[in-house]
Amino acid sequence: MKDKIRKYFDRLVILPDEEWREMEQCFELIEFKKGDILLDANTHCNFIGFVNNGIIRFYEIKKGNEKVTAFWFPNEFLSNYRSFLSGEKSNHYIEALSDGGYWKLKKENLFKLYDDFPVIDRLGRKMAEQLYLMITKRVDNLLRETPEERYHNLIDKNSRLLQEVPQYMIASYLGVSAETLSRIKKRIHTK
Amino acid sequence: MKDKIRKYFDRLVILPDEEWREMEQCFELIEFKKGDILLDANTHCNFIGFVNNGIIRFYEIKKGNEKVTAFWFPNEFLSNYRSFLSGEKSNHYIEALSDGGYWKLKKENLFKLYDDFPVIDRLGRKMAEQLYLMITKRVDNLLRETPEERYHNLIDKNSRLLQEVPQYMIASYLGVSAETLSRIKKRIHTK
DNA sequence: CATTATTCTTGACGATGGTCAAGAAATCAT
DNA sequence: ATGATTTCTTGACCATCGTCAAGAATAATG
Repeated sequence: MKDKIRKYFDRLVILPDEEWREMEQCFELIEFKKGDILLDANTHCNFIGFVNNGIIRFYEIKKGNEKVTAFWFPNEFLSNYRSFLSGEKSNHYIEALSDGGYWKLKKENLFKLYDDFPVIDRLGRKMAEQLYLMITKRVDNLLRETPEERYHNLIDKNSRLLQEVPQYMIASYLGVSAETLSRIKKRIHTK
Repeated sequence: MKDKIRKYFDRLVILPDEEWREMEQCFELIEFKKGDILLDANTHCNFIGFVNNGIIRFYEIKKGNEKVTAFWFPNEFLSNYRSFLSGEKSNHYIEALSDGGYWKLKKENLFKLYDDFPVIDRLGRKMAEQLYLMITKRVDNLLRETPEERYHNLIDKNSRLLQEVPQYMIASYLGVSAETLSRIKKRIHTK
């Protein structure tokens, strides 16, 4: 069951069996239903997780409407990593868009693992580095491409999103209004 | 001379003297003149650095004009960290906006230090985490605030920038054209 | 199947900011 | 100081996108 987590980690460091056994015990499967709030706004995020199954979104409410920052699918890292690191409260909600489950690792346990096992500390470095790379790519995407280019990128890389997530959430994720996304689609299909 | 680097590190981990002595030796002071290119575009960034003195900018050329991504001042971290981590070529230039110098630590040396000293591996984690936090703040700033709000933030936090950097570079950093920044200033001052 | 709720599309309009162009102001070099 | 270069300002115009509103299409519920 937890094999996929280990696979994720194995791409980052060589994690010996002993360390993995220690680590493995700290993961707890949390099951959720569509619509469940996995992390409330105004809360400190004290865990990281890995999606086992289901779709999850990460969003905030700004001036009355929702701004979607991320979607998460199986085998992806799940957290408000910013709140996790800084200790500040999250502005964002984490919400299940379908039934599913995720593997939860609490901050206190991870920090204990960091202290006890240098290789896990290194794993933490690698994770932070990966997340840094991911966010820089996202920034590039948002700042240097037009909404239409962003839409093309999205359907190339993640067609599942389009099938399983309401379009207005995708619009928000792309940084445009629902109406604009609708017009973008029209523009593309009449070409 | 290198004390400020250690101070920077001391805020992240407790770095014993022995480790610091090893690390210290790896830093080399690179002096530069205004206009010098410290990292060329289309190059892999194989170092991190800390500004000793001077002002530096980080920018790319997109469709013929410059997009400024960051400015760096003394005691700040200096790198194309994305290229550094991913091994990909940088799209960005690092350019000196004044005479000055920075402490350079080569990737190969840092990686050796990571392997030899767990506490430095942890320091690497902390650095990656800090940089992650910085970039998320920057993204928030760019995506969720108006250009005028961004300008206000900037003059509050970094008045030195306004005094020492041409306005068109600041405009680019704020994500607007030079003309728009000029109009923003006018709007503010006639209030 | 019928009803209700949700999501998507389309049009009209306005606000914002980009581009182009020209001139003013400031800075730099000889 | 003076001429040259760089930087900043201002106006005119245009393109893009957001908002509001109304209706169409789709999905959910009993």
